[in-house]
Amino acid sequence: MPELPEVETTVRAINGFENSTLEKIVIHNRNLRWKVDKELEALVANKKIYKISRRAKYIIIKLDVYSLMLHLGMSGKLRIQNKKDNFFKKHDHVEFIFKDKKIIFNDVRRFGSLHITKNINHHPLISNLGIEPLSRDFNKDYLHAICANSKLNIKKLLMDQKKIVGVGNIYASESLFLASVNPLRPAMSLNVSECYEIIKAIKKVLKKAIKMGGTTLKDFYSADGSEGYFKLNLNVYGLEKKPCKKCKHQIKRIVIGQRSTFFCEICQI
DNA sequence: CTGAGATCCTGTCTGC
DNA sequence: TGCAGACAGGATCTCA
Repeated sequence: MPELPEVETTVRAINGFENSTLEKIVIHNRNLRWKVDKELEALVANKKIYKISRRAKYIIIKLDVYSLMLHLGMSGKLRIQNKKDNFFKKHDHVEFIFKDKKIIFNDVRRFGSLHITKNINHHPLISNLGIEPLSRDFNKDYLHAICANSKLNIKKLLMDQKKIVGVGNIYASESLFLASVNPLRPAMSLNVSECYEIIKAIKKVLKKAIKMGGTTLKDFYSADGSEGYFKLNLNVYGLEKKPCKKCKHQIKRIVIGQRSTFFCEICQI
C-alpha cells in the first residue's frame, strides 16, 4: 500500500509519541513478511521513545539502545486507539501499548514486517537502500549517472529501492507523466535534461502527496484515521481509458515487471 | 555483478 | 448466486 508519502504521513501522525514510554508490545501474529524476533517484547518493555522517523518506506522508532523498524508492506497501517477501548479488528497483528493509548499495526496481507536492531544503518534491509528522493543529493546528475549504468526501463529503475527509495507503483507512473517520459524508455537512453524533468516531477509529486496526506485508493488511512487526498490529484494511475489531462488521448495501461503502469502514449515520449 | 520472474498473503472485483 | 481468475500501494529470493 504505502509509498513514501503514506509512510511519512503515518510517521507524522504518531510522532506525538516521542518522549513517551512504551510500556510493552503485544504481538498477536508473529508471521509477518519475516517472523518477528522472539526477544523483541522483552527488549522494548518500558523503554522511552526518543525519536520516530522515516527511512525509505520504513518507520524507525528509536529507543535507548535498540531501534524498531516497521514496514507497512502493501496493506499495512497503524491505528491509534484509546487503551480503554479494548476492541480488535481482523488482522490486528501488533499492539504498541502506552499509558493511555495504543498504536495498533493492522496488515491484511502480512507483507509488512517488524524488526529490532541496535544499529539501523547496519541492518541488511537498510544498509543497501538507495538515495532519499527528497534529499538535495537526488539531482539530475545523480539520476543520469544511475540511468547510464542500467539496462532497466525508467519505470523499473525508479521503483528499484537500491537506487532510489520511496517511489512505488503509483508515484512512478505519476512522476513520469509529469515529466513527459514514456515508462518503457530504457534508462540509459535518457539525457540529462530528461533526468532533470524526472527528478523535478518526483519531488513535486511526493511533496504534494505528503501535503495531502498520501493517497487513499482503497484502504489507506493514517494512524489518526484520516484519509489521504492525493487521489484527487492523480493524472494517470488507475485511469485506464480516461482522457489524458493534457491531450485528451486515452490513458493506456500496460504491465511492467508484473505491475500495472499507466501513461499517455502521446504526451510521454 | 545485473535483471527477469516467482513468490509470500488475503480480499475484492469482474465476467461468465 | 457461484465460482474462477485477475488484480492490489512491496520487495526479496532464486536462477540465468
